[in-house]
Amino acid sequence: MTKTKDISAEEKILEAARQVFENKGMSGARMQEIADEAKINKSLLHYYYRSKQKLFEAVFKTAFHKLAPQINIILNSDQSICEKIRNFSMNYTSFMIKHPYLPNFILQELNRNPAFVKELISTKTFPSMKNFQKQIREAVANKKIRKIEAEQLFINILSLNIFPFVAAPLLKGFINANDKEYKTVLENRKVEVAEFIIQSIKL
Amino acid sequence: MTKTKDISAEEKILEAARQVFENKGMSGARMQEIADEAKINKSLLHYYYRSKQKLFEAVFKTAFHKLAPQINIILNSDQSICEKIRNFSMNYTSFMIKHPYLPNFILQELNRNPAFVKELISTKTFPSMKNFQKQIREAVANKKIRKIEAEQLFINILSLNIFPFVAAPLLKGFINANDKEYKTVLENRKVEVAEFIIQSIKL
DNA sequence: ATAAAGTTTAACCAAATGGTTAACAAAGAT
DNA sequence: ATCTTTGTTAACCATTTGGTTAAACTTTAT
Repeated sequence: MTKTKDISAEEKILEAARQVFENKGMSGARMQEIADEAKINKSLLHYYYRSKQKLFEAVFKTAFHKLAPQINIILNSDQSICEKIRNFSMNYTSFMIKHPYLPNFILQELNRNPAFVKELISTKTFPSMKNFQKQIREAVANKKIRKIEAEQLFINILSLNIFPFVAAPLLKGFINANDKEYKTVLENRKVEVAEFIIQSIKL
Repeated sequence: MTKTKDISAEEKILEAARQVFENKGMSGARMQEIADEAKINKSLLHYYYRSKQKLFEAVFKTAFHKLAPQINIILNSDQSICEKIRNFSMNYTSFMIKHPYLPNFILQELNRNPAFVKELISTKTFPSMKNFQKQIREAVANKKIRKIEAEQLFINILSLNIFPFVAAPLLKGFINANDKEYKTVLENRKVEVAEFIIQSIKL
């Protein structure tokens, strides 16, 4: 008998919960819906994760820990500034096309509960600006790039790469694109955005 | 007797609903909480707006119609490209500092129900890309700016201006800023962002 | 003054929802 | 074999929640 049970119940729950939470958010998600999606009894949810809140936190942390390494490409790697910008724009957009609900999910829940950021910061994997700040200051001092604050540049890089996913429905409306056309627009951004940024910090 | 009732109940409800919906979203908001916030009986909510859904839609449409005119600065005004970029970055950021929850609220609910965009598009006030597209194509043809698609530039402008509000809690964490410091960062962006964009489309 | 229309409230209600319990089944341990 | 631990389920429960009803109060029209 081929058992559908190569994956444990616990894993099925986490995957189902991810799907439902990402689509509906914490308050919109229903425990019954997660159970149905995982094809198990609702009580099992409480057996493995004691409450909705706990289950949610498990999903959220998993999601966040998928994104943090991406950010670290910019903040903590020994590439040149241009390399960082090109690599990040390429990698991040590729990654997001595969997980389009992730950024919206994370931003939404952090807005709902801003204090939650504090918890994340204490994590070892939470990215720090220090190295990046040093790199930018040196590049500015050595006249490699125009004068710009590291924080502002960092925000610009994230904005240009993440926003098109968070605001996808709205932007689709504005530029009057269907799903397929919009995906093409996003594909083009993989290089477009990097050049846009590099152009703007040139001397 | 000084009556607290210069504002009608209906207006009090809408204002209270705005506050609660913007903070908690459609599914997180509670009718009782809205009633308490407006200091009226819960039944009155149903008297003026028949259901939670209807009340939500009223709030949402009001919110959206506050933003649409801002977008039209870029898309439909007879300013030069640089003027548009500078004015929009200035106005939009000023406006958002006063209504920081607006963009997140709108994006969240559009993600929850993407079909809702269709309804908005039929609105007369919904911005169209046409004029802007023409302006950019001409500027590119006349070698005023480097080659760039109008859609990509448009997305870039919105990303750089809106994302810092949508992602505020996260960005505060990354750049290690408290509320006051972050507000300064945003203030600086009013001009910083415009120059960033203009620099990147120069020939 | 009185009727009619509009506004506001307290008391209710049915459905949905997160969570618990207790019984049952499967798998290891002795 | 039997005992113990782990996994799974159906039935149940208390609370929350959006929504209704009917009565009372206020304003406006006649």
